[in-house]
Amino acid sequence: MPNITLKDVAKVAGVSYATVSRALSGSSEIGEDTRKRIQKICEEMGYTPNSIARSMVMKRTNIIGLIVASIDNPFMSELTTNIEIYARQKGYNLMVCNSSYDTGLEKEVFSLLKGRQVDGIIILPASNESYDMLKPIMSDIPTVFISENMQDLPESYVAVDNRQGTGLAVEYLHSLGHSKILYFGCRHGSITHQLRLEGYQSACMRLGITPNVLYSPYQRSSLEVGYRLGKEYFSGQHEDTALICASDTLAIGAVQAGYEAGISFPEDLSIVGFDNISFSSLPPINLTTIDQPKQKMAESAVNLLLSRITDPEASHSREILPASLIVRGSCRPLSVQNPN
Amino acid sequence: MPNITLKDVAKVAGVSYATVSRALSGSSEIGEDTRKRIQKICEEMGYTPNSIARSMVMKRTNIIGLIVASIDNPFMSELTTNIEIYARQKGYNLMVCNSSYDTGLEKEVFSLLKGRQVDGIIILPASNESYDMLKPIMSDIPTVFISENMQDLPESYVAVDNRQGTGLAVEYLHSLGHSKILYFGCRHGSITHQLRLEGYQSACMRLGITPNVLYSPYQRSSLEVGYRLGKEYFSGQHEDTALICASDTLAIGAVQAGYEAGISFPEDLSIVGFDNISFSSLPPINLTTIDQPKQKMAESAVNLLLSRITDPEASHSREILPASLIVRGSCRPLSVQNPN
DNA sequence: GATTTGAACGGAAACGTTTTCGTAAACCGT
DNA sequence: ACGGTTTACGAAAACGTTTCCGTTCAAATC
Repeated sequence: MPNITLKDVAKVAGVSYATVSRALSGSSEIGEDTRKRIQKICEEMGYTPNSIARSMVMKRTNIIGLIVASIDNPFMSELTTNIEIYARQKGYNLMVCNSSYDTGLEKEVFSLLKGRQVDGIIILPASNESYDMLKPIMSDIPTVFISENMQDLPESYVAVDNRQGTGLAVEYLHSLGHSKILYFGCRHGSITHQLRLEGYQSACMRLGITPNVLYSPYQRSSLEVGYRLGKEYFSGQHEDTALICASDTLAIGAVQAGYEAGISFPEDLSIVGFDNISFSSLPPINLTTIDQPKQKMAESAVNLLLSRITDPEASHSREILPASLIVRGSCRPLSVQNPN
Repeated sequence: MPNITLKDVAKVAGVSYATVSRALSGSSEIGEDTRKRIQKICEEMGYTPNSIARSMVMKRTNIIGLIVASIDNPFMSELTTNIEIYARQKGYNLMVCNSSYDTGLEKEVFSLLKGRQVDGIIILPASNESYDMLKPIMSDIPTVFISENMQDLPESYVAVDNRQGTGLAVEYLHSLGHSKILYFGCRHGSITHQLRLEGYQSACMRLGITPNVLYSPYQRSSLEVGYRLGKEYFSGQHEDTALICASDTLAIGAVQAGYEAGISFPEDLSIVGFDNISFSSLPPINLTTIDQPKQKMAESAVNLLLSRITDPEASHSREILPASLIVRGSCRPLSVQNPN
C-alpha cells in the first residue's frame, strides 16, 4: 500500500539505491547485466519514480505553467490543446490556470505557479496592463507571451502579424471590387486590436480606399459587441459593400444583427472575420476569415520558452508569424450578382 | 539569484527554520510578536515557499490531474474551465492532458500523472474501453469519471441524466404537436449515447410515437457525421416533422445538409440538440437543445474527488445531474404555420 | 608481478520543507 | 518557594530522489 520507492527496489535487488537510480536513468556507470536485472525487478514491483523527489534534487520540474484569459474561448482552447500536445512531446506537462481576464487574478496565479516551481510560464495576457502588473514578479522565471504582440517590450513573445492580417482582408475585398469597406473594431485596450486596425487603415490608404471605422465602447463579450455594433450600424444609413471584423465572434454577432435587419450575407454585404476559430468553418456560418496559425504559434511559444529555460540569459526573441486568408462563403465579387 | 529559502529567512531573522515554518503555517506554537516579525522579513526578502519541498514531506501535492479527450471540444473546454476555477478555489491546481480520443495515450498520461504524484485524477474518458484499459493502474489513486455514465461499474462518476435529457426533447416536441420525430445518433461506442438513444425510445413508447432512428457508421467528427446523416436522409423520402440529434454539433451538421437540400429550420423541420455548447446560442444557429449543467458537473466532480482523497476507502458515489430543456428558435408548433 | 587504470558499485550528502521531540524559561497555584 | 504545567523555540529526522566521491576488484600496462 505505501508506494514503492527506490529503496524498496534496491533492497529486493540487493544493491544500493544509487545503483537503481543509475539503472533507470541510462547512466553509463553501470554494468549491462545488472541494469537489465534491475529494470526487470522494477517492472515486476510496479515501481514508478517519484517526480516530486526528482524535481527536488534536480531543481527542475519539467512543468510549464500556462495562464490564459479564458480556456473556453475557442481560439484559446485550440491554442491550449496545441501547447499541451507539443509540450508533452517535449517532456513537459502543463499546469493550466484561467485568469478570467482579470489582471489581479492573473498576477495571483502567476505567483502561484512560481511557487509551484514550474520551469517557465506561457501567458496569454488578460489585457494590455498585464505586463506592468507582472513585471515586478516575472524577473526570475522564464516567461513567454503568446498571441499578444508586446511590441518593443524587453520580453519574448510569439504572435500573428495582425497588421498584415487585416491588410490581407482589405486586399482581398479590393480584388473582388469592393471599395466601401467598413471596419468593426473593439477597444479592448489590446495592442493586438490596435495593430489590426492599423493594418486595415494603411491597406486602405495604399489602395485608395477611405477607411471607415466603427468602434465599440462596450466591454462585454465580443459576440455581444458585434451584435450591438451591427444593430447600431444597420439601423442608420449604410452604403458599404463589405465589412471587416476584428474577430470572428465579432463577425458572427454582426451577422445576426444583419439578419434581423433583413440583410443577407454575402448578397447584400460581404464580411470577413479574424482568428479562424473552428466554429467559423461550420456550415451555417461559413465565414471567410484571417487565420492565426495556432499550431505554429503553440510550438514556437514552447520552443521559445524551452530555450529560455536552458539559457535564461539569452536575449529576448520575438516571433511574428504570417497570417493567411481563408476563403469561404461570406464574400462575393461586387460585379457579379450571385456567387458560386 | 539562487532562490530564497526558509533557511535564508531563518538566518536573517536569527531563529531556527522550524520557527519560520511555524510563523507561516499559522501554527499556534509560536509567539505573536515573533510571527509578525518573521512575516515581515519574508515579505521584504520576497520569500515564496517551495511547494515541491512541501509536497515531498506532506505527501500531498494539491494537484489534480485532468485528462480530457480533447480540450478544444467546446463542451469539454467549458467543463475544463469550470473545473480549474473551482479546484483552485479549493486550493488545488490542475495538470491537464489531452488523450486525443486515444485510449493508449490516455493510459500513458494516466501513469504520467500518477508519477507526478497528483492527489487525484478527473477523467473524461476517450471511449467506453477506457475503463478496462485504466482498471489495472487506477487502483491506488483516487479517480473520478466525468460526463460519461459508468453504470454499475465500481467507480465514482458524475454525469448528466442522458436518458431523461432526450426524454425531455421528445416530450417538448410532442407538446408542440409533433408525432413524427426522427433521431440522429452516433455509435461512438459510448454509454452516454446509448442512454440518450434509450431515453428517446422509451419516451416515444410512453407517448405513443413510433421511434425512428438513423445511426451513423462514421467515426469522424460529430459535425461531419451530422452532415452526412443529413445528406443521406434528405436525399430520400422524408416525412418527419422534427429531428432530435444526439449532440449539438451533430445537429449543426444536419442543419447544413438540410440547407443544401432546400430545407428551412424550423419551418420545414424542427430540430433539437444535446449538450448546449455555447455556440449553440449564437444567433445564426440559435439551437433549441438539452443542457448539461457543466458548472455543477465540474463542482461535483471536484468535490467527489476531494472526498475520495481525504477518505480513499469510502464507497464509490455516483451523481446523475438532471438535464434541462433550453428553448431557442429551432422548433415550431406543428399547428401554426409561422412561429414568432 | 607490481602498478596503474578503469569499470562497477556503495555511502552519503543534498534539495527545502514539515513535524516530532526535547528543553529552557515563564507562569500558575498553593 | 517549589513542583508542575504551559509556552516558545531549537535540533534533527524524514520525504525519495540524484550525484559526487570513494572504494573495490579485475583487467591492462610495463
